[in-house]
Order: sequence, then C-alpha cells, then structure tokens
Amino acid sequence: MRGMSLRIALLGLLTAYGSASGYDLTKKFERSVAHVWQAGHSQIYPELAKMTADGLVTVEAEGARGRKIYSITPEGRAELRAWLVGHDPTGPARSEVALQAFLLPLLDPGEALDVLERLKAYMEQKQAELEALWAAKHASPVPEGTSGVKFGNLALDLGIRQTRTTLEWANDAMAQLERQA
Amino acid sequence: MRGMSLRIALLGLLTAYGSASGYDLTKKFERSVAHVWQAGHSQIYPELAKMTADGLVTVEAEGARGRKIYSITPEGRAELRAWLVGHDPTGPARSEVALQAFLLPLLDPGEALDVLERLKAYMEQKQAELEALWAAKHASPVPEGTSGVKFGNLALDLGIRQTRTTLEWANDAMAQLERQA
DNA sequence: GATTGACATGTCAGCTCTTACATGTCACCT
DNA sequence: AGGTGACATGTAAGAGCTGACATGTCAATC
Repeated sequence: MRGMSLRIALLGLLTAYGSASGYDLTKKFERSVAHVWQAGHSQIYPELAKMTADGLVTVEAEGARGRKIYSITPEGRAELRAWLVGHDPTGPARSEVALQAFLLPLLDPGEALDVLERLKAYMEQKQAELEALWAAKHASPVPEGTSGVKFGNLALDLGIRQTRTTLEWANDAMAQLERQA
Repeated sequence: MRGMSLRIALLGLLTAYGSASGYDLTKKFERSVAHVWQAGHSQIYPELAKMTADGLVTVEAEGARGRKIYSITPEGRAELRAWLVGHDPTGPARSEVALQAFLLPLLDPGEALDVLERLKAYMEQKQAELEALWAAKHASPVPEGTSGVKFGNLALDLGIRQTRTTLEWANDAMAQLERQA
C-alpha cells in the first residue's frame, strides 16, 4: 500500500465534486489541487482504468466525444476513508527549494543573494496566486462542501502560511548574508 | 535537464565534505540531508557510476573492502554552480500532508480531529529532532563550512520554521473544527 | 467550406525511485 | 574457531511520473 496518493486524490475529487470524466479530473488537478498534488492526463487516464478494474470507480455513462463519466463506488469510498483515517504522514521529504537552501553556502555571498532574490520573487508570485484563490473562495456564497468548511480551504490556508514562512526565511537569510558581506 | 537533484545533492556533499565513498554519501543522506532530500544506496551507487562516466566525479582511490573514494572534478563543480545559480525552483508540488489537509473536510469533524491530532504528534516529534540537530550544531565550534554560515544551517532553519508553521496550522484547524462540533 | 481551438482519450519511451535480493570484507567478541 | 555486526558495493523488478506522440469530435469563426 505505498504511494497511492494519486488514487486517493482522484477518489477525493469524485467524492467532493460528484461524478466526473477523466478530462474534468485533469482540469481539477490543474486548478484546485495543483498546490497540493500534481498529475497530468497521461497519468490520470490509466489510473482511472486500473481503479475501474479494482472496483473503486465505475463508468456511469458515456457522453459525447467519447466522454466517460466516472463515479465512486462504495468500495472506493471505503478506500478513501481508510486512507484518510489511517495514513501515516511519513511522506518522503523532497524539496528542491530546501535543497537549494542547503547548498547555498557553497556559493559566495553575492551569488547566494541573487539566488535568494529569485526565490523570493517566485514565492511572492505564488503567494499572490494563493491569496487571489482565497479571496475568490470567500467572495462566492458557499459553493460545495461536505461539512461547514469549504472544500480545499484548509489546504489553501496551509499553503498560504507555508509560502509566507518561506518568504520570511528568505528575508532573514538575505539579511544574514548581507551582514557578512 | 530535468530532475537531476540527486546528482546535485551528491555534488554538493562532495564539495562540502571533500571526497567520500558511496557508503559515506549514503550516510550523509541519512543524517545531514535527510530533511531536504532522500536517497538510498541503491540509487546512489548507480548514479555515481553515471556521474563518473559523465566526468563529474572521479574515483580518486580504492580502499579496503572495495571502498571507492570519489571526488568532484572541475566539470562537476561547474555543473553544481550552474544549477545553484540558474535553477528555477518550480519543483513539482507533492505533499501528502497537504493532500490530507485538502481532503479532511470529507470526514466528519470527530474523525478529522483525530487525524489532525496524529499529524500534530508527528510534527512535534519532527520539530524536536530538528531542534536537537540545531542545538548540536551550535554547541560544536565551527566544524565545516565554506562561508561563515555553517553548512546546512540555512536549510535546517527553514525546516524548523516550516514544521512550526504546520503545527500552528494544525492547532488552528482543530480549533475551527471544534467550534463546529 | 475550411480552419481553429476547446473537448476528449489514449499510448509509449525513458527516467526516477523503492524494495528486495545478493555478495563479500573486516574487526571484535566469546 | 565461530558468530555478530558494521562496512561496502552492487543488481533488478516494478511502481510512479514526465513529455511527447497520436487520434478523433464538436462548435464557432472566417
């Protein structure tokens, strides 16, 4: 039961937004889950086929242009619930930003400052995107959601906080490097 | 030039700590880089072989028990520097914790609280580990490092801040769920 | 009537990564 | 002399993922 996060993400989206096609789900990945997990259609289509074979989803209907509408089965719901409740969050730590941070002292301070400057710009842009998403969500009048919390908001909040933290770190690291130079 | 982070990490370690064997580098991964990037020996040995073929590292000497001592070449140094200075930090976003956060509203509040409680415990433990590392580094009298900043400290600082942020988020999310229940 | 572009689904080569298997050396303890 | 455990290097199957290739439908514009 390793690395089945793509499966879980798909089951989650099918639960939250109701039935959808592979195409729809690909769009959801681009738009709503992108800050949390990424997957392209070339990964999603085969996975849906496997999940159908495993009985976690079914093809509810076939629409125009070969469109296949998937929906989650009780087995799928059980699988999702079991993962959410039982999954140990020991995900492999792999962050390119952190790796860059780790290796930064190998550069001389001037170059390191440049790298941090670029990182800062990237993070600021990301922050703006996330905050725009936040604003958009809070403007609309409760669209979808299972409990009182709007779907995806907790994750969005986490993302915004983490971006802010990275930004603060970059600023402090720059100040530290400037003191040395 | 995609996903060459393992290469970069190895080049970085060879620069920072001088020449080392595959075994040594595996240990460094377990101990010093683990919070930033992960790799086992079965990934490291073949990669070192490829890097040798590409002229980025050389086998400096062969010691006892078949031990091979690698060191970085000028080409390797150039490659590392180019990556650090020129790399765009657009790493694929893939966080199991964030995915769990995203899907959390699919559970009822009681179960969601349990999940957050477990996450909090995990993060607290991680935080303790990182802070112990920090304390250990600040106790010893400047061991290795290229500039004035001790090697790996910037990354450690980032890790500690991010863990703290996740912890704060978990607490606030729990408070929010409790208000609903 | 033709082109454009969004819709829609798939496959495949090749890389990364994980897990497990496999082999052998050397120092130390009993 | 035998056993344990750290040292040390490798291979291989299979999953995960990326990027490119491939195919076709439908609606709207020119």
